[in-house]
Amino acid sequence: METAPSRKALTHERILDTAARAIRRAGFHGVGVADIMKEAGLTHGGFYAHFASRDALLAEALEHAGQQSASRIAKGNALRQAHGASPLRALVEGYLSDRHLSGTENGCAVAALASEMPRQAPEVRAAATERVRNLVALVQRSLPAHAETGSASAIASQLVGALQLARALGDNAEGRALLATNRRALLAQHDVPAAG
Amino acid sequence: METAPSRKALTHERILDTAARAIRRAGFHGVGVADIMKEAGLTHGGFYAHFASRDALLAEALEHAGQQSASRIAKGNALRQAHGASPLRALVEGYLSDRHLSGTENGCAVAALASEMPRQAPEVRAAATERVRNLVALVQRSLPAHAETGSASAIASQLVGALQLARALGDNAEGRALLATNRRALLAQHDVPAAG
DNA sequence: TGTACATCAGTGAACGCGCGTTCACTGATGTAC
DNA sequence: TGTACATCAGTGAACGCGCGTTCACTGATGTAC
Repeated sequence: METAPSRKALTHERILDTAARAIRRAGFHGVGVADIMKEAGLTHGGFYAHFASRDALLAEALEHAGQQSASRIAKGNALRQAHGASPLRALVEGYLSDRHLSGTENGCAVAALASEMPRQAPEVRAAATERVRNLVALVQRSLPAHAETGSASAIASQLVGALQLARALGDNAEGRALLATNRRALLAQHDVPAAG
Repeated sequence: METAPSRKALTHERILDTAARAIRRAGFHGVGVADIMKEAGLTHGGFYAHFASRDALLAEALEHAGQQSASRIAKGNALRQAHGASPLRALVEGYLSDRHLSGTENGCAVAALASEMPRQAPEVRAAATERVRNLVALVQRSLPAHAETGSASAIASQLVGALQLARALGDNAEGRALLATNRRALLAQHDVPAAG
């Protein structure tokens, strides 16, 4: 029997949701416990009834962010494929879109946090490793069955790198141009041209 | 007339050198003013005789790190080309080497810091943008003159992304495998096969 | 259905600590004569 | 060459502040009878 979520479970989820967005927006170091609790509409004192420590929250929030973003990507892919794009084209055009360039807060957690990942506490690192594996697996599922072994991790690397370089250049013409170049390169290399 | 560097200028350089390594190792947020001064053999009080603020140091240190790493890359490239590698092969094999995987502290500043760059103060952001441009230009110089426009930023994206994903996976078999896959993919796509 | 009590989620003040920054001082370096 | 003084790089104590964490308490929810 499915029991209704308790009041506490709902609050827990709300904190996680807030934190998952906050870490992508501001980085692991960029937000404090009090910030997140306030943004979730609570006072900071109650935090430790929900999480053992700040790091425990970061680990849970990272996983949550990854799931959020994966389902967002899946939704975008479905829409693009309904308009005739191949699975890979749908992924590339969604991931390297101008929307994703500016939407760090709701976007891919790996792209938002990659260079900070190796410096986190063990529990956060473990969650990070898992996020990277999941991203590669997601790319793998967009490839045709006959694709070369390893294509998925090469493509995932380029996707993540391109988004990060574009964001470092800025949400402007220069950043968008780098994204567009990467879209073209990836599609020319791996995708069958769209039917004319 | 070239004047000898003053005592103060030498100290300034030593602080910068220390900071350039520290930010790559620990991230922009990962080291404090006192840490860096101590590592440079000084007390923290003297810091503000050298830099207007912590952010001013970060900006200068980022530029310094980029130059350090660029000259390191150039040296490695020269060595590999002396052994018969093409410029691009030399770059790819050096950048995506196991050595670079574990040597964050002395490696590419963009790979070490990319996802933190968009969140920095304006003066640091400006230095970061410049670092990305320089990296793309460095890749460009490794490509044959007839290379397609935009190849450089696509390759730079993959290099940076691959190194970051590998580091997130860890300095272990899994991380090294991702690097190896990316080396193979890049060389298969852009390089003439090595003469048998 | 109504009352009495136990449980428990969330509050808000307080803690110790480390950070970036300031500043009065010291001791070494270098210049003037 | 030697002495007297000015300059200046670096010292170390102190500051205000925000952080992660703790805890005694409150008020709402839910259970027992």
